[in-house]
Amino acid sequence: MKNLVIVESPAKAKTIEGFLGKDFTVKSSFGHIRDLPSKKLSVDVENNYAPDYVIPKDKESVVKELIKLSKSADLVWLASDEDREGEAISWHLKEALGLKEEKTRRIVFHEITKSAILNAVENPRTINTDLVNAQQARRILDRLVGYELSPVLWKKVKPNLSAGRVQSVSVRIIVERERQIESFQPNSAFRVLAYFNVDGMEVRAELSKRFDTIEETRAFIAGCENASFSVADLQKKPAKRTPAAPFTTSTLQQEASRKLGFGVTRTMRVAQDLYEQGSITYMRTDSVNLSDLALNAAKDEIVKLYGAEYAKTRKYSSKSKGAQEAHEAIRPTYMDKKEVKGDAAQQRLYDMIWKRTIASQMEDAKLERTTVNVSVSSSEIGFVAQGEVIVFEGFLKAYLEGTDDETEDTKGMLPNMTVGQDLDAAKVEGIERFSQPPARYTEASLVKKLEELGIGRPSTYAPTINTIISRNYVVKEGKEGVEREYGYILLDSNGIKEEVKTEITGAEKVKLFPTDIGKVVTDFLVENFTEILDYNFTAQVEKEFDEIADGQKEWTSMIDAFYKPFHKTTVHTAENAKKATGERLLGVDPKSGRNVYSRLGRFGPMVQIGEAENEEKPKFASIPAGKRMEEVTLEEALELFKLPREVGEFEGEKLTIGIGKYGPYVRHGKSYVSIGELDPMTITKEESITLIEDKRDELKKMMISEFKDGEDVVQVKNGRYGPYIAVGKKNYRIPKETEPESLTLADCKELIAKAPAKPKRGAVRKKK
DNA sequence: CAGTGAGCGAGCTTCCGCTTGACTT
Repeated sequence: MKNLVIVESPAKAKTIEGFLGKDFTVKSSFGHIRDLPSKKLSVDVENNYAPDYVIPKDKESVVKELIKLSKSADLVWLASDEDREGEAISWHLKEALGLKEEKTRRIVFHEITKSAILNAVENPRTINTDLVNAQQARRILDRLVGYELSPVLWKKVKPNLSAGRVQSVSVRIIVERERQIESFQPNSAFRVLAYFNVDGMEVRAELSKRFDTIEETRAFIAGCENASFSVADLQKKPAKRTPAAPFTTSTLQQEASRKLGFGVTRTMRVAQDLYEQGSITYMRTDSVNLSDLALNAAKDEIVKLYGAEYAKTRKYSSKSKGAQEAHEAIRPTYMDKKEVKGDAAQQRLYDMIWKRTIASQMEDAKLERTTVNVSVSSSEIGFVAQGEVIVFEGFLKAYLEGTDDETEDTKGMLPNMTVGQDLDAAKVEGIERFSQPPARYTEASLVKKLEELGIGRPSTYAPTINTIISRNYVVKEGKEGVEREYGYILLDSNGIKEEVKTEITGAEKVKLFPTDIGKVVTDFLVENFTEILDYNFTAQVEKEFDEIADGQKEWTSMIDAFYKPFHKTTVHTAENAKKATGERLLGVDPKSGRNVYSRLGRFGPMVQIGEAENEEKPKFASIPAGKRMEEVTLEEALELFKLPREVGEFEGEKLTIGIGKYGPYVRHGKSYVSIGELDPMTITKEESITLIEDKRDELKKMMISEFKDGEDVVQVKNGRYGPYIAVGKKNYRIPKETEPESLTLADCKELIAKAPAKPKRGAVRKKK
């Protein structure tokens, strides 16, 4: 073998091999091949922050193979991405494979096209050490922050918690938004709308002023009863709309959320499938750039489908200077391929990517906006009607970007009108409208916010959200709204009618809410580690990483300047800060006269009667999930101390309701059943029995067949991962092609005998 | 699987960013 080329992704390796001919073997490193081990800090803070890199277990076989191949190659071409991380991957490869300088070439390309690859091979360079050092600084700063902050939380808040440059700011964003919503005081004002009949069309016009009070509104509408309306002014103005840029990871996640209802993890999973089948370009990118090849292909497609007047070649560039443009935007590999095979999710996502890319290369839409001012004889204030007509569709023929704003008015066409024309009002209505609190974040809108702040990377947006959810800092849930009254006045041919109507407000689809733990941790970190929780912290350190990459700054001195004061703060905080519990005094227990508190304990949110310092031991009770620690009242707290409570008997055994480690439960003899959404305070005997019977049914459904084998019981069961065989505490898999219902005892025993003797997962990890 | 919350102390937890499968029984 003459040449070994190493890229990051296996799908990319396959494509490139086709371009390079038989003298080249193309392999993939599967991303980073070395990292700091997770067990220890592995940064020598006494010795210029020397990192201790290791090859993780799951990369050992990759590295072994690459070493073997590189030994038999004349030249090794390191072709990882042209950004900070990519440069570091090349450097780690060179070190781990023991590559000699003279047989190593570093090449980069931004597009997976034959000419780009061949051009790269013609222009090799050496590894850029400054860029590598910028990556090391990034890696080590993140390790120092994460591994020194988290233990402070274990000590001051609760074990198993985590903190980091990206996740902690993400949680802060959610917490602060929730507090804005909690403290929001809505204002109300009265909108007045008039509906006119013009040539059989209804024209809706809004009064140019909103009234603060219902009295003013009432007076105005009363005046309209015998008034005449006429067109005072009419203006037409041309307007245009421009298509959105092609997709990046962030905008793809946002649009898939708005238009397809996908969560960010699902979007990335489906995009990965499309990438692996060769349908789209790489899905983790922050670039909006399209290759010349793609621009031309899009143009051809647009001319063919819509005509030449619809095509307009546009070059997009990223706003941020620091954008690491290692890839193209996300686009179809072949612009003339309008559909893909695959499941519905793949087809819908691909369709969206295709339309977005095509639209980005199309002409502006041309519109005509009409504004009509309507005067009222009874008032100085007039109405305004607005209409919008599309004169030339342009890119709208293919695609329109979605919007996060749910309240946007759609403007339609207006009939022809002339200045001075008298109008006939069918009705006039005054409606009380309330100002809206800021919107809670969805997964996708949080990604948008993080990207604006420059926090996180395309490859980490989805994992970051999963982290803050799995740490229980944030929950994804919906919320029911509450009824609210609003004033309403109607004037029509029957005269004036006034009423109080109701509407639902505050209802939410699935959104991100902070938990009590998320709030307590955020408050603690903001107070004690203000710098790191600052929204601009990442931007600040990114600037310094850029200076390291440009050779203007030495990486260890940058880390040192950060670490010295940071470390001092962690030590000081660990020694001096009070435990953060979010403690709140709820009132006094009327029975004992002792104080009642709500706070965060070692096992989560709880209520407490009495203080630990007193002679009499305090009493504790858990707050069930779904009830906010910050909202618990004295009455609710006292109720919680009534658990566990008996609700009756069933089959001769007591039914007891309690809250345990895994939430509220019904206990029946030795068996426990979770009570889920039901309220443990009010659940009845009948409901408890239903829960127990349901659980029995479910267990029955799980059981496919059962055999006696001497002492042992062999069961074929349906589990989370499909059917399996259970004997005692051990489980065995069933081959996919086997019908589990058809298994006999002999079949089961054969499968059990054939099962590979596997060491336990934990044991493997410990060996290292 | 279902009784904890103080403090003692064993040993454990933890970061971000680059990539995919392996595989849960």
